[in-house]
Amino acid sequence: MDKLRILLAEDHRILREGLKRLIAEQPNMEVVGEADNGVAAWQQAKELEPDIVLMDITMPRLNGAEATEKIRELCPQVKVIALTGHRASAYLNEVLKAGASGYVLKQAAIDELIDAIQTVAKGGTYIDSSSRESLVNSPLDDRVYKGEPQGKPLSQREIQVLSLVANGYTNKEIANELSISVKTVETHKANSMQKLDLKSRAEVVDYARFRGWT
Amino acid sequence: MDKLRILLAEDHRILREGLKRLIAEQPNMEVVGEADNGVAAWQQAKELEPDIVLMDITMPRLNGAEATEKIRELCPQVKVIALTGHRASAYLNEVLKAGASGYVLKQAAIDELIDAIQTVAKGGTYIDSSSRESLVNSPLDDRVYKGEPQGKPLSQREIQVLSLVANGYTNKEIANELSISVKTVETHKANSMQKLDLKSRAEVVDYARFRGWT
DNA sequence: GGCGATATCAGGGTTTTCCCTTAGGAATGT
DNA sequence: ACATTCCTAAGGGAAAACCCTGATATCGCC
Repeated sequence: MDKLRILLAEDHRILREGLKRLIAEQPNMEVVGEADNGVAAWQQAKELEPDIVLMDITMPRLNGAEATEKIRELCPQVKVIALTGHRASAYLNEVLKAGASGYVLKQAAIDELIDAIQTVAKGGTYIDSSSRESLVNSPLDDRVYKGEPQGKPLSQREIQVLSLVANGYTNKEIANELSISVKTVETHKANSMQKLDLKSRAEVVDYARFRGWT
Repeated sequence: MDKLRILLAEDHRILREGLKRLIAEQPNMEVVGEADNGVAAWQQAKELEPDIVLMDITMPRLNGAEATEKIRELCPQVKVIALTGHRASAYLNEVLKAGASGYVLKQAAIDELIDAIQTVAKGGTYIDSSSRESLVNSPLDDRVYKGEPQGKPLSQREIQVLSLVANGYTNKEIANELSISVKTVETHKANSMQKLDLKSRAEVVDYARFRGWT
């Protein structure tokens, strides 16, 4: 029986080494490569063609979503599982759109991670339970709180931008992060603020806290 | 020969489990307890009286610095090593002031962590090399060379201003709020950011969360 | 096909922030 | 008395954000 071949993309070496031990304990899994930045991640993926890439979302050089997209493009048979410490992350949609097959929190139990790997290896999709929750509760879902007169729902992109604004990122930083122009960031920011009737950056921060984006 | 008894305080379960494996590989170390938040950390420390606490500085309920302070107060013989992914020396000063004996980055190699544990267990202090660098390179701190405490505490006014900045208020709003000029706000903001080695608004937000200002 | 929503980007003018330096008065410490 | 720190404030130029309008392409949908 062949072992599942796994590539670790994670810039924190200590966590990476720990993951290696954890995966080594599984009878049907092995770590075949490691990368400590986004560029190395897709290069390794191309070279090694692993079954699964365990990808930290926040990494130097190229973020997890971009690296995922690149990997899906270069070698579609390689599945990507995103790993993050942020609960209800605004990046969930981004990584799913980028082609990730799994989304696991660092707070999760090992079994959940192992589960995710098994599920994805079989061709399935694994989304962390608390993040699933956050997807359902997102303004995307127009059946939530239908009694309330609150305005139009935010688009995914708007949520991303607004959440980054709330976390103190400048327009320029957001533009780089999402690989779009500053002008587009301004538009998304203005539109989402108008939709939510938020009049200042402080109100954005407040709203973000309320929504659990922090 | 007795093994070094280690308590893991880390909210990311996956990293915690990984650390457990890594430490188990060392012949003279063992993990005697775990905590996934700051309050549990000092409670466990008090109950188990480990030799070393490996403490993530970003944790729920009570941050790493506060938990460290509490532990040092309750059981002074227990040494604390801070573990973090942040390079900013603001955190370093904070945890050292709180009584930590070590500071290790998650980006570091395992050997460095093991080194840190050994060194601290022998009564020494271990500071991550790149963080040491950042302290030495700080133009403010000529005291580092003299071995004096390097913490540049913020003044009350600076804390006020920086906290408002972190909460999304503009300079103008802060000026109105505190009945001072925008120029004064700019000065306080710049001075406090320099003291803490914070380079962007996002880092300010991050630090504010770390300090519980949010 | 047309409609609406989304996502992207631009121009142009105004306001604000950022970054640098300088500086005075008050309180505190040696 | 002198040094240091704190709070206050300002000038000036560069950069960025803010605010308006308008534009194009895509996609799902009736």
